[in-house]
Amino acid sequence: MKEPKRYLVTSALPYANGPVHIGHLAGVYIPSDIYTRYLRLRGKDVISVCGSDEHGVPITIKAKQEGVSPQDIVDKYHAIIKNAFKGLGIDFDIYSRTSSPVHYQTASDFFRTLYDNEKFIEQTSQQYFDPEANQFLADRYITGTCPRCGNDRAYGDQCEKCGSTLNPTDLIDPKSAISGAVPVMKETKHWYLPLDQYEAFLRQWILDGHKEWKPNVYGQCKSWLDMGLQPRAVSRDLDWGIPVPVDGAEGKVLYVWFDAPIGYISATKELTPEWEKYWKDEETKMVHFIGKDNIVFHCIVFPSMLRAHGGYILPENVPANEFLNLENDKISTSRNWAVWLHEYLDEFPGKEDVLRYVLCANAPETKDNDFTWKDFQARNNNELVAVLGNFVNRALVLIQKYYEGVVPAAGSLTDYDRATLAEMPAYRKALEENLETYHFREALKEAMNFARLGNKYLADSEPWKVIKTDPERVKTILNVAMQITANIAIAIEPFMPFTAVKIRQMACLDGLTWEGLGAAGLVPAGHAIGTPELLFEKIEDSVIEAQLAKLEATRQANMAREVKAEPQKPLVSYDDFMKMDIRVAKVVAAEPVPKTKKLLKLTVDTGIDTRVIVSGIAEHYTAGQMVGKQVVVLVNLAPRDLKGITSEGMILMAQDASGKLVVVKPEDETASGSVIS
RNA sequence: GGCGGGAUAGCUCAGCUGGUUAGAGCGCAUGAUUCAUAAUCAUGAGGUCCGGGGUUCAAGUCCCCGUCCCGCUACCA
Repeated sequence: MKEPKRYLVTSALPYANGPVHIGHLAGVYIPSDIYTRYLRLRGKDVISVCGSDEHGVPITIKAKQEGVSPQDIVDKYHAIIKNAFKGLGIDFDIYSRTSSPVHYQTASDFFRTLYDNEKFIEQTSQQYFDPEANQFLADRYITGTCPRCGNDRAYGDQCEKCGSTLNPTDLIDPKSAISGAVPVMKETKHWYLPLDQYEAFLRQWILDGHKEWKPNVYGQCKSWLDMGLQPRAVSRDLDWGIPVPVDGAEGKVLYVWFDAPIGYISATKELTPEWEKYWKDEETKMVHFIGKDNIVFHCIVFPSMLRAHGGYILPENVPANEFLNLENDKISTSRNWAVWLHEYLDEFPGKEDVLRYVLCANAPETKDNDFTWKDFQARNNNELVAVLGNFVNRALVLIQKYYEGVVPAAGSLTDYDRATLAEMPAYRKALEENLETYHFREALKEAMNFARLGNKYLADSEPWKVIKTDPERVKTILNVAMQITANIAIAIEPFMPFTAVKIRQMACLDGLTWEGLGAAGLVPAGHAIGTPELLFEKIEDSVIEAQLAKLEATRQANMAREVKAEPQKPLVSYDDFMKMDIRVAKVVAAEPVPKTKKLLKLTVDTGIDTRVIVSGIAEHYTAGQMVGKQVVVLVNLAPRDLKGITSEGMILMAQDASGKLVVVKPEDETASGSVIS
């Protein structure tokens, strides 16, 4: 793309069922903010849009759990998220939300256009329906007993205890989470976007046209395209969301992944009446900042939607980051294993830039990275305090001390002065190149080089010594030091806007622009600076220990929760129990089921017969370990086909909280067929 | 099981289409310095570039076979 006329930067819409944590920041919002601020500083026409993603089933479930309405949930988290972003200086031009009226209208119109132009296919299918509540049930709205681990609070899409992915029809004894009624199967109609029809276009656009995309993004797209695309449903039976704008679609809403990316468009509409030039003019460069979990939506699905609609531009790049871990463990909202932005802002007032710095310096640009509090402390103390804060402080203090705060005029420059100043344009070039190619870690390092240069210059020039022998020379030295300081204020602005402002205020520097970066004459002789203050302060061990203790408390709480045994299930009668025919059996043969990770095909002698049982234990036992072992089998369980093999019965296993499976077997070898009661 | 990404100094990472003694920041050691938040500056020690084969005059870089980590996907009674 030749020099674009304008830029449109989007940042993944945070899902409004929880606050934002450092993983979101490092992956998406800090990079997008740095990029946007940089473009603004270059005087580009750029807008940055974001907003809360407020629809979808998890929000309705959370609302149910807390006994409030979905609107209450999204109002709560929208406010927290929006404030937290503002607190960290994540400077969107608009932070909207998908429950806004403009978005309803935009998403409806978008759907309607595709519908009218016959871009969808309609399909009917059988789905669970709650006769009492009179509505279809999303997968998450059906609870029942997990067929695998026996957890009686499994959801229709997943058992959270054993991690199994389920279909609603898999659940034993399914119940509606809304009314508790037993759901019935009923026919329902949905609309699908036939992604397969866009495969050729996507191949050409991405695989041929965007080889410059990051390896993780490009590779993931190629993987999907090579697997072959399937039609995807764009509607759901749910009462929370944007109604499908078609006659006879009562009780149906747009599927959340369909309406969420349209949120970028709606936000732009809310921001400016000129929104169309950002979305429909080929000379606009659109960039999506996202995490790696969103690659397929932003590179495959959303572009297909835009293409189906017609008239819209496509993203020029999608610089997705990997994930950030916290203290060697995966960040998890449900396990409360996170550093929450709103809490950080409370606990570390005035240290917004420290977090911005650390998360950028340690951003997961090429692979998953780890955030540790020790690293946070080290980067603050050894880099921000020692290098950046220290240089600015010593330069300003010296000017204050020797010249009462008035920048002295430079005399004739020595070769060394010139060589030092000549470094700066090269730093600028490297900084810009890295920013424009989304290498923010590297770019930050370049920005810090200005401060390193300053420290070296002062150490080599030794004004505190020279002042005794050649006071005239010191004027030149401190003039040069002041020029470097002004350059720092410009260079760090995209990364650390608060600090940049502090330097400007402290040194009374107005009118610095990016165009001046690298130049030597930014501050005229005679300019009066203010009183130097420290930009950063050291972070003591005790502060870090407190944060680690907080995490340790979370870990303990999580463990206590896991160790706690499941509550007892409802009572059953003796007759119920006697319906189950449980026998001792012996494994006579075992082999892994091809093309599966968890399945073993076991041939067992039940005493009654020799039969085949397929069991999901391959991650815990090898085939060899199972042969000859006595096991306990529920023999009158209805048969079921697994991977084309009919499984007749279930091997009883014990499972601990971590999901580890252990075979249950008789204490002493017993005859096969022995009845257990 | 299929696919994608990653593996380079103690830590976090650069290393473009293969080409002189593999680099940076932090940490560490030694020395210098004292304007500065014991901050700074210089020098140095640290690397079978995950393992094993191969192509080549030449491989961290290309090919093949493995191992480990992350993700997507299938499967999960």
